[in-house]
Amino acid sequence: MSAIRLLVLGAVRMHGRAHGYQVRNDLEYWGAHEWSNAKPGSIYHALKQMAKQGLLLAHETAPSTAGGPPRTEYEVTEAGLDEYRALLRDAIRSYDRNMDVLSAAVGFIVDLPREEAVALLKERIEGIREWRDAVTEYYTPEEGPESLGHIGEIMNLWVHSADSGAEWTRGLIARIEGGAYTFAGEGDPFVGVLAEGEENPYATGVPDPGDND
Amino acid sequence: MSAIRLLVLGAVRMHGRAHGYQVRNDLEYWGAHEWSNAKPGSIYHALKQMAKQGLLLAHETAPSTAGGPPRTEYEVTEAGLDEYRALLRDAIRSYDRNMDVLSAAVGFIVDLPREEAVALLKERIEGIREWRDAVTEYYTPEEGPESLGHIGEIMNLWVHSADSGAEWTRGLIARIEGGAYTFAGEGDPFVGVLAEGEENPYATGVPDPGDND
DNA sequence: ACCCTCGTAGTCAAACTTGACTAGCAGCTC
DNA sequence: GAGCTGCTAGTCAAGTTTGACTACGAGGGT
Repeated sequence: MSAIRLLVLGAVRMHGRAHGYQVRNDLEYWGAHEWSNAKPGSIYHALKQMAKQGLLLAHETAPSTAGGPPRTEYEVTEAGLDEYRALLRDAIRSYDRNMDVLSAAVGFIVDLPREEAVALLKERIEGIREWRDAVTEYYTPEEGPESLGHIGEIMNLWVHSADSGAEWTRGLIARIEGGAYTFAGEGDPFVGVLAEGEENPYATGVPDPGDND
Repeated sequence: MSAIRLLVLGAVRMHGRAHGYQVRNDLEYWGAHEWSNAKPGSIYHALKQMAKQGLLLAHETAPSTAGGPPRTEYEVTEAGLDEYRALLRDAIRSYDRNMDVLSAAVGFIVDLPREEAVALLKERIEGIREWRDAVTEYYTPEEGPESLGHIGEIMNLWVHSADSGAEWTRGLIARIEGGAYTFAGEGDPFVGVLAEGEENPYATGVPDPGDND
């Protein structure tokens, strides 16, 4: 599963009501185009698809107030909210070798109660441990790891990266348990969206982090 | 770019001439279905697509010798070999936040001369360093990193993972420079494909590494 | 008045991916 | 010798992703 649905649902929800271009701008503001497949086509596709599936409610709105073609505004439905929370919990809990889903989830993690966030992150660590054990066993033939030749380096890479992921997760748990950030029900939430008309401070004029996909 | 083209080209090349099912088996043998999108549909699609583009030559072959429908065998063309080498070099050299392309490339790295492998890996480290610098600067606003709130954790995750990737790369360079593995032009290469009729020792009966994508 | 550029908002075809499905043959059992 | 299972080999429709493209209007210059 890609991160696009979680990102789009989360962005629309933070606005209450948003059109595609606004979502697109938020995601750029968050740098999501750097670490996920948040491109215009994907965003508009996800909006339409989720509207068709009843996760979003589409309002055909009047022509833009700021030039350009008319735009459609979306709102998250009850079902959409359920889906959002399910995706969010799942993204935090389960170890996926692609970091985009996790990155998106970290962006929304404060939407959960602090205790739940910590619990999910601990589940994550446990999942990494299980995955690591299974992989090392799977890739350790009877004749010893040498019989794999350089292929063993692939396993080495995964295990290295799993360990690194676990370490980062432990660090995050420590910071959250230490009182960092403002979680659900703890007062004014951190606002990470661009208001109508507000300009994106990261949009341009900044050295490009070298997109070498 | 996904890893599928590199994987398929590499697998066909190792056989000299292979049909889709053979490629599919090799990729399972390598565990590629665990860490890349190497599913039947993708493999057959890639084969057809690359045949259409002249990277592979398709032979319409007689019905299978072992039951089942007739099969098409493929061979890598000159252009396909160029493409293979370009993909391989690029995958080793450039830092991509998805590990599947790199994993595939590690599987084929011994296809290059030892010196070139090391040189490409050093380029990779340099690329990681540049990417890291750009990202940390991009995500360090004037008001200090605290103004990002929990969003800063996303950057933290990337940087952590970049550092881990660099560390793994340095380790691999050290092992290669220390004489590990057999590279191009150094004698009998390591053979990592299944011959016709050979059974896949990892195919079944092994604990599944828990696919929680 | 006219043109040019820039930002806004979104569409589209082509390519790729996914997961379920089909169909043929071998060997076994009953 | 009929039916069943399991392996071989691949197809297909539905969904997703990509990157290039379109169209509209504001504002500035001339």
